[in-house]
Amino acid sequence: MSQVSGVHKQALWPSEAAVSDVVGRLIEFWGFKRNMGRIWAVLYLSPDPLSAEDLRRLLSLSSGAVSMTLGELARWGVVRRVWVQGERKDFFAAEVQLWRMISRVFNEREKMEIDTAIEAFEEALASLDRMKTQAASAPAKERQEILARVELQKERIGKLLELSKLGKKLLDALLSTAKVDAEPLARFLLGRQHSHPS
Amino acid sequence: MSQVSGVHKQALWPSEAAVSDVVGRLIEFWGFKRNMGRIWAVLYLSPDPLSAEDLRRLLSLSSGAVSMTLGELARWGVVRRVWVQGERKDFFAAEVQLWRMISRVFNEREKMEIDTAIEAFEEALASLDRMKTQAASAPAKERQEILARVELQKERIGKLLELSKLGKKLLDALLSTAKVDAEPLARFLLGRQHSHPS
DNA sequence: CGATTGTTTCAAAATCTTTTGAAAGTTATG
DNA sequence: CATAACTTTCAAAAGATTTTGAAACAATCG
Repeated sequence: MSQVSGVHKQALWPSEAAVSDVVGRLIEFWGFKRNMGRIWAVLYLSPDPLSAEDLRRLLSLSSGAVSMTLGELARWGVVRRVWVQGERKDFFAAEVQLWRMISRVFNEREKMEIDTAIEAFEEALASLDRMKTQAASAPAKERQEILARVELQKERIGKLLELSKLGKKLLDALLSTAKVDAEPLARFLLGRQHSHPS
Repeated sequence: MSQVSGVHKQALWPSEAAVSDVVGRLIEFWGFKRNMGRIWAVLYLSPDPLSAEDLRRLLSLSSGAVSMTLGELARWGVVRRVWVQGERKDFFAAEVQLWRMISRVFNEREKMEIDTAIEAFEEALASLDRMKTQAASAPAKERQEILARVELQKERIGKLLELSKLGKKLLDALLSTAKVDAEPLARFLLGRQHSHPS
């Protein structure tokens, strides 16, 4: 056994259990699997890298689940595989740079999601224009109604598009902030406080 | 039939189908049911309120599903029940103030989530302090190890706590912005652009 | 090379979520 | 107050996701 000794590795401390529980929930809330959060958290609080077997035992998971989850975490760049001197098995360590981690995930996932939405809204606007053309060849009474409806929808979809773009900007701001550090963001947020004496 | 006439109400236009589809996905991504998004979107694009029956037909859902989903949407304040002159059945209309809608949801949901997390992290820190006390009565060799581990965890959980608090601030900023309008936010985001000539 | 140890895969099982539709409940109206 | 018109509820069915564990695979060691 290469690990120093073993106050840990038998069972989780209360602090570890609690944190892996919350992180699991948070992460689930964010659309990942709960176990991804739990495993990451245990690694994050461990002084040295852990093996798949350690994790299996500490969290009572099946070996398969641990392997798959670690694979996913690695794909998200949130856990790293680590060599331990003279050990045969693989060991794993958590990415500890929280901010970098988050930005990586946001960049892949939320960005994609929002870009898809933006495209779809744009396409919907285009389809309304086609509708307008077609409306020309409809009986006058109906035409009125169609055109009014087209205008309403253009306006509302326009609003959705605008909002999505604002979201994208916010995301970009967070991401570029993240590349350096969280400070500008923090400054903006803190700046808001004093200007408003109750 | 009270509704004006009926270029709609038979089937969705392509623009409506597309938008309700994307919104459904987005909303699902944000942890709600897809049908909540689809129904809201159809209402949002409709010039006049629709009945549960209309929605059932337009989206091919069961009456039960429509009723429950409308109930949820109403609880989130995202859809309103509306009286239509001389109609017996209920009609529904979408909240069209996107920004208000979002802030309401964020305020209830994300805020709760983050507050729970913050409390849990704080409690975990407290539990580490208790651990430290207990460590006093351990054999010297183990004590060292425990204390080191406690310190490491305090630091890391501290980081998580800090991040959560930053998240809370960001959320608060978004929310208070939302109460008025999105402008300050937009200004901040746009402000970032010029200062950085490539 | 085997043999041993550890890792990945994947179909089946378990679990969790959503949807259905028929029955019970409500409310308006004659 | 009985009937008709809608709505809500809820247990069961369908559907989706996650987990399991045993078998296939890979790598290291003697």
